[in-house]
Amino acid sequence: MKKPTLDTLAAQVGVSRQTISNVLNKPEKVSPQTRQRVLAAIEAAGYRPSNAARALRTQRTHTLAMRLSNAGDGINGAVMDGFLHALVTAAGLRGYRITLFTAADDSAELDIIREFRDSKAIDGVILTDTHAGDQRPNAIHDLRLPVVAFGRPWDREGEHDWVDVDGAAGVAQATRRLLDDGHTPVGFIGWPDDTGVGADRYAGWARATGYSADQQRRYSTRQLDSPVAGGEAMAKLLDEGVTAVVCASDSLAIGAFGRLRDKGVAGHVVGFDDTPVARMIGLSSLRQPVHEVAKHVVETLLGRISDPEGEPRHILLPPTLQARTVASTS
Amino acid sequence: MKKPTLDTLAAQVGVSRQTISNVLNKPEKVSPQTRQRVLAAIEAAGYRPSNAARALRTQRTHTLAMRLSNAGDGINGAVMDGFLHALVTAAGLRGYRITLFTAADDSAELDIIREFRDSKAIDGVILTDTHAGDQRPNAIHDLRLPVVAFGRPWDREGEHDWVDVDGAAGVAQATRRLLDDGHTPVGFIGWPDDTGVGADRYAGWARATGYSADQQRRYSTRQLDSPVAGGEAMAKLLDEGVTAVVCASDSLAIGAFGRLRDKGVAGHVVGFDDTPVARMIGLSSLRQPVHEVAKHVVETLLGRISDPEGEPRHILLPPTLQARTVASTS
DNA sequence: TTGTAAGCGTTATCAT
DNA sequence: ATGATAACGCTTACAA
Repeated sequence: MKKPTLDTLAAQVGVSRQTISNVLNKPEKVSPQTRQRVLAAIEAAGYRPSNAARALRTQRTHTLAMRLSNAGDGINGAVMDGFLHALVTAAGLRGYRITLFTAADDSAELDIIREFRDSKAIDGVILTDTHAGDQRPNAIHDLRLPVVAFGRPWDREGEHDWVDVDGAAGVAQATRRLLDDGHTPVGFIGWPDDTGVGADRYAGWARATGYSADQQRRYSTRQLDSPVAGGEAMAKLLDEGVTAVVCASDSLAIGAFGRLRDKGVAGHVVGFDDTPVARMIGLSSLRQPVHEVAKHVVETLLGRISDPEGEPRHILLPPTLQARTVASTS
Repeated sequence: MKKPTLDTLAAQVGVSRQTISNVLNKPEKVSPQTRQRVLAAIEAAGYRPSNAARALRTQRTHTLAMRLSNAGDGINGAVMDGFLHALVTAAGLRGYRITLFTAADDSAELDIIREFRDSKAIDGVILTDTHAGDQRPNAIHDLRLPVVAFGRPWDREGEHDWVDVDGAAGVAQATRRLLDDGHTPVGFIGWPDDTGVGADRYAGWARATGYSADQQRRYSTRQLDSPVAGGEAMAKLLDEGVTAVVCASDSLAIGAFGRLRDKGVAGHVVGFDDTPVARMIGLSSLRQPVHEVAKHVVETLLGRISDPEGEPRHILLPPTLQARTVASTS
């Protein structure tokens, strides 16, 4: 009835415990016949190696840590939700587990990561919500702890690994789509953000439209991230003759969308992140390929764990446009 | 530069490694003076006990496992999102970590849990999304693995620990609130669910209104969980003279809310779960106290870990009504 | 109060 | 191809 161990199993089969360990870790070093015998015994006894013992011996925990970003304003959380699910699945496929932690700010996050490292609790770290001036990647790198970020470093070039979504490419794609559909001019509603995600998305619109500096000013606005702000922005752009816009977020897009409907204007709004809300109200939106991101994050991190000194990897993935039939005139 | 261990520290301080271990685990067994000396050395060296070694010795991992439920239809996911965050925080405060896994169905979940148990990877399990006929609690109990469920067992009485939200009480509260505000009759839009969550919420409405069986039929409907269905249900109830409704979900409520607005009727809709969408459009909703639930889940589970044979604990917490000023006529 | 010894369950190294 | 031996770093007796 008690848990079998290497020793008890070895006694039963009549081999040394080392042989059993070899069957599990280096099957080629053991003869096919005894391998069969051992495997059968393992199966019969339901034997599984002890995690703790293995970790103590190998100095590998097969565990990765990630901070659960500050809970649910929810609207953006949808992306992280999908990412987390994909991440856990991808890691699980490679025999790794994800343990979570929460932290009030970046410095608290670093404290926790340092403690994890010192107590040898994890093999690597996944970073999210990177921002300009982010100290974390370098700090963790200095701890000699493998790390990969979901998100580019927005100031200097990163000497650490990262995977990110190419917001500019996504916005450009959506913008071209609207132009091809005959909408003109195509506007943009973004954030007052000069360095990070917001600037990146704005750049995609500017590139795709090829508008002059003057046109860019007329056909775009920068707002705080809320539906109300999105609605006001849409009102302003309507005055400029803009009926089709790409937005930096679903939150803004929802407001713009509502304003269009209220005014009875036939236009088109594209949001960003393809949140549940967007799906629910039939809003077109740019979907981040969280599944792909998660796979690359895991592969990159495991690669870094097995080769701490290798060249840094940077991966940029395009979002995909979820085009929906929008009943913009109710 | 290398990681300090008990031995290296002991050598530095000039005591046996045992003394250091005692300082950490049974401080009262060591003299105040040497304790100070040791603590200073620990601080200076940045020493932390190795997780793996400690786990191997004590047979406790300080790790709890939870399945990340199948990703994001999103609308409901908001509750789980908040719960997960609160859970990780509550567990962290007690020195426990949460590791996640994903599974296609209940039986796959059990397989993974079994493997965790066999490899001594976890101390306990948190179960969510319990449903009628749920095999998991008993199965895990049979594995002699501490388990607590977020969600009642909906068929038989549970001999396992659980924490749940009292949906009936919440709906009753919201219903009384609408009645007090002068709305009459107050309707209910729920799910075709005879045994579980849906029936529970329905019961709260029936209790608070005191309607006859006939009235209950006229003033309530049961729909699949979608905004469209909610809108259709609202249309039907409007014909019966119902302008105020409580809904079993925000999803239904959003549809009902939209229908009210489209018809230009001044009424009131209350949803369930207080999702981001509800907050965004100004919809009143019943909020599950996920923070409290998480705290109780952790306390209960840790209690069960330290006392496997104790009496089963059942905790029921009321949701709170988030009343919002609804501009139901645009 | 402090030190000594044993063992938790593995895997790596070295012999056979 | 297989087996014996020695860690991995800690905690819980028990002895001094």
